[in-house]
Amino acid sequence: MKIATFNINGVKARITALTDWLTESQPDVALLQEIKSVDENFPRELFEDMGYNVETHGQKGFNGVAILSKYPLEDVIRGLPGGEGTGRDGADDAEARYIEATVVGDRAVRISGLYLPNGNPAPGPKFDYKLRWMDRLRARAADLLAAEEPALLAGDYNVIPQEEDAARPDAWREDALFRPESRAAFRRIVNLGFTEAFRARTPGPGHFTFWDYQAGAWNRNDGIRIDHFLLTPQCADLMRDCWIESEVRGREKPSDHVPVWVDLAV
DNA sequence: ATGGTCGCCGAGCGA
Repeated sequence: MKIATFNINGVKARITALTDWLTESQPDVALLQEIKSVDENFPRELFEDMGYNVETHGQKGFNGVAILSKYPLEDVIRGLPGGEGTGRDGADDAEARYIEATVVGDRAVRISGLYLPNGNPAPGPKFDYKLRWMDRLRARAADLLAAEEPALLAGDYNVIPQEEDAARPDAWREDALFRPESRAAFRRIVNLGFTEAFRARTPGPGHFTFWDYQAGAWNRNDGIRIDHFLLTPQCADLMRDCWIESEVRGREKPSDHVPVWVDLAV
């Protein structure tokens, strides 16, 4: 089972790039972030016609997450548990940044797609919100670990874990994506007992998942690695591979992020 | 040093 995470930066603007990618790369499951669409306007029929089951958790203008799956999806949760605001459809999150479901293949895998708050400018209220959101994510991650079943949490974490995950770490030193508090909060989640899938397979610098639209970042390979997969031990046992599909960034009308993949022996 | 780019929508905000 091949599972990808992809921050698409607007589903409407990415129809061609997204359907081309799905056709060529054939993920069994795609976790999408920043759909920037309400559920009613998400082009679900387009993906259903390609053989995907579709679950969305959208909002107007910003954020929004979705799951496309060739296998059935069950027990969908919209919104990160423990939220501070009142979202739509009973979700307790004012911002649509989290969706979770069980993929029913030969074996069930619990999957979470997340779009973690950016947190800039830092310090400030947006940074505080990011750190509180990460606390809540840690609580949910701990619950998933306790189930002792194959589960993963994937998406745009908006965290650069290490120096080697930025082409120019000094340029990010004061940024919410690289501040010590953000990196520590990320480590606190990983250190509960998760496997950070990409780093379990590929050490060393020069591996990025995001290149800014500005200042020719892609052409200069001035990137950062902020899209991650965290696997429970039972899920890590199943991992065959994990890779970044960086060439997608060089295509027509691309997102500023690229897909990251895991292949599970399921 | 500044602005440099996108996408949401149709003015700025968020990234």
